Formats: sequence, structure tokens, C-alpha cells
Amino acid sequence: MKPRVRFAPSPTGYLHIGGARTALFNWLYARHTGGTFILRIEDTDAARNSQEAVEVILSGLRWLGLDWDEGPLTGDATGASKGNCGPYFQSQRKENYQRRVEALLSRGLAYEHEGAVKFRMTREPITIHDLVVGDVVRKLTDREEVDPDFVILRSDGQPVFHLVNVIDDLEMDITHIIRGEDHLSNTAKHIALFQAFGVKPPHYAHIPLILNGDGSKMSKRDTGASLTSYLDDGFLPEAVINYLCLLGWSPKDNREKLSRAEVIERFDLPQILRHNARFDYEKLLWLQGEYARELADDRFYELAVHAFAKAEIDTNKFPLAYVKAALDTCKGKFKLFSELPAYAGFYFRDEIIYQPDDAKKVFIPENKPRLEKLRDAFTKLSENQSPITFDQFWNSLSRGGKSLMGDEYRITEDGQLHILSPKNENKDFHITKETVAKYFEILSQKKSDDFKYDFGTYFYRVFLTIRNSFEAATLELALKATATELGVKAGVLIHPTRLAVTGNPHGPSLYHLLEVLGKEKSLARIEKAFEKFS
RNA sequence: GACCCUAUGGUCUAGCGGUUAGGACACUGCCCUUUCACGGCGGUAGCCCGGGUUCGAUUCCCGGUAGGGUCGCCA
Repeated sequence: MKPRVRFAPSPTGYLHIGGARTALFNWLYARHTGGTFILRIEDTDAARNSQEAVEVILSGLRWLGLDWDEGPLTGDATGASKGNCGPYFQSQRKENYQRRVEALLSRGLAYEHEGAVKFRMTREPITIHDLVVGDVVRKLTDREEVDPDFVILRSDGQPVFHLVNVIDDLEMDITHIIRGEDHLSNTAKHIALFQAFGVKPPHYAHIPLILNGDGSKMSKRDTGASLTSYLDDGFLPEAVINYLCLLGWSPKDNREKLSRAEVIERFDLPQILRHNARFDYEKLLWLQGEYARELADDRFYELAVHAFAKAEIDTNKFPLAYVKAALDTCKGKFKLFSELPAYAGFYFRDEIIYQPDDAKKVFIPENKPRLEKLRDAFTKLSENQSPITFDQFWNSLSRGGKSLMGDEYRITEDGQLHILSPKNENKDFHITKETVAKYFEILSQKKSDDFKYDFGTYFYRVFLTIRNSFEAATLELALKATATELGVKAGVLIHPTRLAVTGNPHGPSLYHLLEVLGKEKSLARIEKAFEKFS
């Protein structure tokens, strides 16, 4: 018999990233084995559930490309579905539960208690044969020793999770239950229920949980907990899928970037890891960059236009060829589509918006390994020569002219510790607006010393208008020649020009963006910038 | 409190009774480079602790510690 697996979320209004991975692993197992992937909505808590909340789940799974073979087609609990084991909403399966509970009652396996119905739970330890964790012997806890029985029907007549979960898995012929490890302890109850119904329990596979970057439990409020946030931030579903595969599962051959088909081929339950994994946003971002770079043009344009639209930039007002040419200069240069409006908005805006200076700051909290090292060192010193201040600590690091890690340190007045990377005077590659302002100044001085014309007018008119062609290659040659003529490095011309035209010290290739932007716009912006800066 | 799971650099992981403990992200040095990004070549950093088994333990066993989960008329 082919495996039948299911993803059974509760519609709470959002899809947890951990839930998405549970869905993914179920889906992968079904696709790998040629089995069936079922989506079931556990909406027993009527007060909390809504059609919108179900839609969030459906759209999330669709975005990830996790198609289900059986399950609802819309968020409407009474609406259409596919598959022979419906309905796939628990709110529509009440009679089944009632019937099953009555059977248990009549056989003395359950009993009424204060208006509710409780299941007579065995007091013996139950062994769970888990495909990931191995055999687990679950004993009763001290509280359960007092009363091992648990409620299966509330006093208001509503069935409880443990009951409905088991009944549906039973009636839907689920063969493998792949779910989060948070259910491992509960599994003993479920096995006991299956046995009470006279059925052999399905196979279990409990997968490790996803934790926050700091190792704490990822809860609803944590950033990145909701799948929707990845869609909103402009992530690609293939990047998210790939990353999720790598959390708690390994192809075991050092591959990191795997296509969907490759994962389906390799995926199996025994390779699932047994320990929880922390969510590493940086690594996801890396994969995002990998996939973003190799996006097919059509899809790239579509996503880019959408990203601009979200930032209220209407690219449709521009000729299609212009939009495409503009976007071509950006491809492979950014990772998240949410970055695009700030990165390339200058192509489509009349006014230049001077973007905030995003030069990298070397501030200790972003530098965890070192921070921990420093903390260790500080702790040791504090223990040995207490009391010690941060100043003394720093002095000890600097003793003999060498710092601990070969870097310079500085402690500010508020006690914050900063690391200053060694300065390299030969490098001016980290362009900030400050640097650019300096270049403007150099250019202004050139004007008074060497030229009798207004510099901005002179240089840019000559450089940009005298040429017949306004093409990237020509522009590059002309600019470099002019720099030589002026006796300055090319960067002294390049960076002010970039800032003038784009409003950003970083961006696409200057020559290419000038070509796309065109002579008129480029010149107008340059002149305006000279008024502003010089 | 009880029960259950887990433990390889900062993070995700590969691996093995004898290895120079491998890869990726991040960090970092150099090269390339107009910036950003990409790419190339390097670097820092790891087997949680204590016992036991063994000629030998990161690997097997036990204990501790730490992290996570569960013990609901939530799911």
C-alpha cells in the first residue's frame, strides 16, 4: 500500500514556518514514495476559526508549491474539495466523532465526568516506534499518575484534538504521521486511542523543531515565524523551500543548493536529524541570492514590477524596453525584491531621493564570535582580578601594542564596546556619502585652480554632450580619459556622478545605468546635484 | 515537579573505534573591481563536562550539565 500522509494545520490566521516545514516533509515523503499527500483543516475551535484563516494556509502552501492530492479547494468549510475521504474540515465531521465516542462509552473505554467524556488511559508505559527518533518508552508523569485519563469530549460536547486527530487519521487511512517533535509525548495517548478503536497505529516520524537564531522557541510573535513574512519581504519560494529542506534534513553529500526534483529523489525519513535546528536568516538570504541571480527574465521582470508597485512606483508609465533595460542592470545585484525600490527607484522617479548611507558599521553585536570571545576574556579577568572596569579590560587587551584579535577596540562613554577594523588607506572602495562629498570638493577645487569655467558645466557638458553616442562603453572610455586629463582617479568622477544621478552611493554599473537613463535625465540630475553640493 | 527528546566551529551540517575532523552560511585577509554584488585564492573558529569499556573514544555505555518538548475541557 502506498503511503498516505497528511498535513493537519489549525487555522489560526497564519502559517508558522515550522508548520510549513512539516507540510514540506510530508509532501516530500509522498512525492518520493509515490504516495498521497492530504490536507486536513483542524478547525474544531469554532470561535477562533474563519475562512480567511484557512485561506492563509492554502495560499501559503500554494506559494511554496506544495500541492495536495486530497483536501479542500477553498477556505470554505462546506465548499468543494477533492479526494474520497472528505470532508476535510473537522468542523464537518462531527457525527464521526460522536459515533466513535459512543462506541468507546458503550465498551467502557470512556466515561462521563463532570459533563465531559474522559478516555480510560492505560497506566502502563507505551512504546512509540518512531522512524526518526527510534523506540521511545513513554512513562506517565507524576501528574498523570494521579489521573492518567484525559478529556476527549468537552462538557459543551466539542471533541478534543487528541480524539479528532486519531479518528481522522484512522478514517483517512493515514499510514505515516510526520509531525513536529512537540507531539512526541502526546503520541502515547494517540496510540492508546488507536488501540481502543481496535486498529494498529500508523507509523510515526517526529521531526525536530525550528528554533529562533538565539536558540529560544519560535513563537508567533517572533520575526520570521510567519510564512507570509517571507512572501512580503520578496523571498523566492524556491529559496525558502531549499532552506527549509536543509533544516533538520541532510542529503549527506555536502550539497546545499538542491532543486525540488533532487530533494524529492533523495528525501527519506531516516536522514531526518534528531535535534532541533536554529533558524539562520543569513543562510536563507544566501540561498535567496543564489536563486534570484539565475531567475528567468520573464519571472524576474514580473516580480520586480510587483515590488515596485508595492512601493507605489508605477513602471507601466514607462516604455517596456526602458523598464527591461533598467531591470537588466539590477539583476544579480540584489537579493530581496523588497530592496529593489530603494536600489533602482531612481529609474522611475522624477525626484532623486538621497538614500540613507548604508555603509557597513562594525559594531560588536553583529560580530558574535568575537563578542563571545571578548566576553569570555572579560569574565576571566573579572574573576581573577575583581573588580575590573571595561576601561581596564580594554587596556589589558591593548597592552604591548597588540589587541586580542589584531583589531582596534574602542569603548564609548556609555560603556559600549566597538571594534574598529584596521584601516587600509589605499582602499576607498567603501564609498559613503562622506567620501562622495569629499570628491565633490576635490572637483570644485579643480575648477578654481585649473579651469576658468564652472567645473560642473565644463566637465559634464564636454564629457556627456560632445559625444554622439551615449552608450556604456563610450561613456566609460570618455570618463576615464577625462579623469586622466584632470589628474584624478576615475573614482573621483564616478562616485559623485552616481550619487547625483541615483541618490545612492551604491547601485548598478554606472555606465550602464547612464545609458539606460539617457542623456537628458542624466545631465539634468548632475547639474542639480552640483548646485546642491558645490 | 515528573516524563520524553537532543548535544560536532557563531549557525546549518558531513563523518568515524585510529581522520591533518570535511562542506556551506557568517566573520575575516588578499585578488578582481567605479560602488554594490558575483567570482578566485587564503585565514580564524568545533567534537558540552565527568566517569567507564577499549591498546586507543569525538564516535559505544552510564552519570552530570545545558537546550528543547510534554504533562489543558488549546491545537
